[in-house]
Amino acid sequence: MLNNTINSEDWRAALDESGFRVTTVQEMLIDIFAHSEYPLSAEQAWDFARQSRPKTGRATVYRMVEKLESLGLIRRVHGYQGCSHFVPTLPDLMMLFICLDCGRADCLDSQPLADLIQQSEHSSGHHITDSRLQLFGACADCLQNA
Amino acid sequence: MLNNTINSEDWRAALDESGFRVTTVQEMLIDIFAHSEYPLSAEQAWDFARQSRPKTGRATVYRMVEKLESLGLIRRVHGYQGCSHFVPTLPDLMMLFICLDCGRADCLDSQPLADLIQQSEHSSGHHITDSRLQLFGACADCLQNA
DNA sequence: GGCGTGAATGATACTCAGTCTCATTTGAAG
DNA sequence: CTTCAAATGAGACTGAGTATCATTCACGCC
Repeated sequence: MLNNTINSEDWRAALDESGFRVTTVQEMLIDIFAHSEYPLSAEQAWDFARQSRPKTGRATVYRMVEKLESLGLIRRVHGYQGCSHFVPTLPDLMMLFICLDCGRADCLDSQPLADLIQQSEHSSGHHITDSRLQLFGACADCLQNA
Repeated sequence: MLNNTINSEDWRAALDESGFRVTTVQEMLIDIFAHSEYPLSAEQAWDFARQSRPKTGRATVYRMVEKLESLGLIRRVHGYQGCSHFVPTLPDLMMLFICLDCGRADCLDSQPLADLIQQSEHSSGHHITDSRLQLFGACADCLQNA
């Protein structure tokens, strides 16, 4: 991520608290997701996992992705072609920027969006419980190096 | 769609203009997408197509979805599980609401979002070229009937 | 109204991400 | 150390989406 750091210890603790056993395989997967600069698919995470631990099973990775997502620790990224990539969830993350050039993800301040959503709720009469805002374009770094 | 109507004639014209041959199969598929109240996957559209024309091929439907998407006439909906459903694109559509109860899609006024995006562009330094805002919750109708 | 041509189509084989199953392994608690 | 449920890995399976290719169709030309 461009603008933030993830503490994998926190993730470990979150898994622990939620009653799951935290294994060495899981710790490895936590590190992979927590430290990636780019949105990762389960398949990509599996590739990384097998680099340091060749016998890692595919199902294990998919199970872990599901677990991390259900705990809200990672979040699905909706790209142009598909939506099978994940990024670590930052506190109150609501706006996600994806650089179409270098692929990196960046999280932006979400308060204005929260306000906007509340406003829409009023004018439409719907009850809004969740939102996904994704922005696409060129990140500041890529603009500079162009 | 809850709040709008699509003119399938316009779609026909758009296909025509872009140099594609407009066949009867395509007209049928246009109608299917243009008049659906719900986001449709290619597979679902295929089912509908075969109801009125049993020999319709799967590849034909996928090709048409691709064509309609590339022309900007339909737009991918990003749901919780996947993103293989499509809705007709309305002029300047930027905010899409999906009812988690009945599944219908509704388009909301997008101007406030445009303002928000411009603001984010300034504060982050990124150049934003596209956006996807999706809201989830319960629509006004479902709230009333609950 | 018939042709001729290339684009569109349909049948089908294929791919590959993601799921399911089940026998084996692991690790926390006693 | 033993127990036992949870986690794992291997591999079969599924199904959405793609690729291929012979056939059909729509349109321009006569």
